[in-house]
Amino acid sequence: MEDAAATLATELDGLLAMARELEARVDGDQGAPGAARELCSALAASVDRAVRLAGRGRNAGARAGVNGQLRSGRKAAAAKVRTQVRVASMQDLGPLDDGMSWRKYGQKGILGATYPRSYFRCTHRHTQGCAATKQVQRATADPLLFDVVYVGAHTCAGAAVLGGTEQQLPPPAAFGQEQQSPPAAAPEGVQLPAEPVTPFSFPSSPASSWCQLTGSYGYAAPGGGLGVDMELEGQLDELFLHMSEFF
DNA sequence: ATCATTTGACCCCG
DNA sequence: CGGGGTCAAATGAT
Repeated sequence: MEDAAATLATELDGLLAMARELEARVDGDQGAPGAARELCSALAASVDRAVRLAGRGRNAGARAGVNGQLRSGRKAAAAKVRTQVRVASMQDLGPLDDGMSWRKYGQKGILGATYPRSYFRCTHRHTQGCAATKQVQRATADPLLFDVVYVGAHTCAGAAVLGGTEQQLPPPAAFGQEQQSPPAAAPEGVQLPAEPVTPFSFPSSPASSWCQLTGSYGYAAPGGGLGVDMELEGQLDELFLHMSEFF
């Protein structure tokens, strides 16, 4: 049990470090979009692992909400990590990849949403039993804002390097310019329907791309109708707080 | 030929 | 009953 705790601590430590770095980069210098994105991806992966690890032990995950909502029982299953990724232009869409291959297995239109939601699974699900899934959807009122939701944990090789003593980021992460190079290609295949949104011609202030971890109260659904279904994020936030307090 | 994406149908849960 | 998620067959790309 202590081993798990130690691993968790390591993960969270690295996570915190990355978060700090990311924040510093985004807040201070916007001249490193790729690095920021990479960091964001790594952060997401780490969060995934951390949450899963925490979920195993009924010490960090089992907690009541601030409102006293006890839902730790047997509801704990797959960790959901919601990540919002904003891209500058849909033509310069970078590869959203946390280090693993995704295979699209479905796409459905969501009520109230203008854009369909895409469902992805790990390519090695039948090969290595990787139960990781991912959902990508564009924001209703923002075609350049991608809402990515990671569900589950990776079991396939190359996804995570759980050492326990040595904390290192997965090198197989090929960032920068992968995924072929067909002009105008969505990160994961989320295409936008007939949307007359193509006025991209910013002078010389390409905000590039920047990631943002949605803690819990960072994004309010505009226009009303956006289903904000995030139960675990509260626990995640609390986890963060506890960790910060603990360390 | 093999593999990934596409697209509609099916199923499950609220 | 409906929305959301997954499956599975067909189709396209490599």
